[in-house]
Amino acid sequence: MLKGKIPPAVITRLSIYYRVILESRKKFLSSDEISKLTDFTSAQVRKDLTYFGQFGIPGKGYNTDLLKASILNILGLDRRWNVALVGVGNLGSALLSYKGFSRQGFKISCAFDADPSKVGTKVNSVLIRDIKELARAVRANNIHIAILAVPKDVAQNVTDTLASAGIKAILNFAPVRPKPDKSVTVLNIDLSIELERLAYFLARKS
Amino acid sequence: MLKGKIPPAVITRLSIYYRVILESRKKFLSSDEISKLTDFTSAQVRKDLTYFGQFGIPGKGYNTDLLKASILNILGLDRRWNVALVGVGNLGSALLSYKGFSRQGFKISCAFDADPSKVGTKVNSVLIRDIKELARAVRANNIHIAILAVPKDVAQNVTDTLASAGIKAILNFAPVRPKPDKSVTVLNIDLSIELERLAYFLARKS
DNA sequence: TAGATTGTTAATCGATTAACAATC
DNA sequence: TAGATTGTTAATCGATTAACAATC
Repeated sequence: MLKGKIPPAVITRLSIYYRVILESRKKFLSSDEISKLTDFTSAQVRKDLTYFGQFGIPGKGYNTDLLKASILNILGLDRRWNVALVGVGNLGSALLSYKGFSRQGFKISCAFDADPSKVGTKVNSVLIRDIKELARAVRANNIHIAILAVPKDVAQNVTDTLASAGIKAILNFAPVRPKPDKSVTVLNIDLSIELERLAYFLARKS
Repeated sequence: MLKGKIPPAVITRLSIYYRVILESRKKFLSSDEISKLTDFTSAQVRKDLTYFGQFGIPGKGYNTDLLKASILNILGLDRRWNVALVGVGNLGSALLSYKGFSRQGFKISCAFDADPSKVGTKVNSVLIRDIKELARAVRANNIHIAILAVPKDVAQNVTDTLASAGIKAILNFAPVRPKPDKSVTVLNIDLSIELERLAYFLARKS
């Protein structure tokens, strides 16, 4: 089913295909129709899908029920993932209340902070624990993914703690790129860098 | 100074180089030292920089004061950019209070929402205006960049409004990819898609 | 069958890496 | 000068696109 190396961008596109298929509510979609809905080329749609199998019917297109189920399975979204939030500041609190996550099998079930005045309180009905409890709570609650929203000077430290607690996937919002143990996947979302990219585009234009 | 087409990833790396140079506090850094600080190769560091000019001294390395000033200039960060936030929900409020932005010449000076109960209140001392005022306020306040944190079903609409108000750069957090007028640059930050990428990595590992 | 669209191979395009002459 | 490191060219690697035979 799985052929050779898969370009990382393919995975992002699969998520996008899934969304537009879901919204279209049609029984069949051709690669050309998916292309129009996403602005990727139809060749790319077909190529991306064939990395994982043959889901289409020549002359007809793709059965969207099959395709939806297949993409969910490929992305590992046919199960629940427990998520911990580390760092309950402004951004962390917003992420804790963010509705978009729960939609696709993600559940933020634990939150941690170092500030004693926050520990013991609840945000969006999630109890905030002391960060010292992290390793124990990660194991006890079967946490798979950590969202890191801590100040930049402690990001590396917390990353190491998460790794030694057995976490294999981290979504990092701190404006540093922690160097993880090689068994750990870190995705960095750096808000300032994105704004800087926009500034670059603007500066070039004018 | 500017040679041919520049791969988009170069711009992101420039932001990262800037940060590590700033933190190192050294007078000179070689491409090899920058490589060690960032985990990019030294060849890539040199190549990225020569897209924009010659900043180094053979046998010696890069004068960090010159390099910092040059990168700021390349990225267009040697000036101030006015930013508007559209959509003051959980995420929007957090972005409005986010300290990281102001550091690099970005200032969120306007915020908009459609909810009458929010209009007229302040978050982080920024007045929340009615979204109907958008076009006028964007012009009056010389806004360059919009951060979009609205529900997905209005994202396209607001994007169009922003475009017709003259905005050329949008950082979009809504979980759809608005199709912008071609004069407008949109960068999409999609939190659910990032979590889905992590789920994919985890599913492959186990 | 005729028409449409897939799956896949080959061609193209673009970005990264290696190597080294030029230079401080 | 000898040693170090840049800037740049050429080689490699990887991802996207085009084209079309296979197939429903």
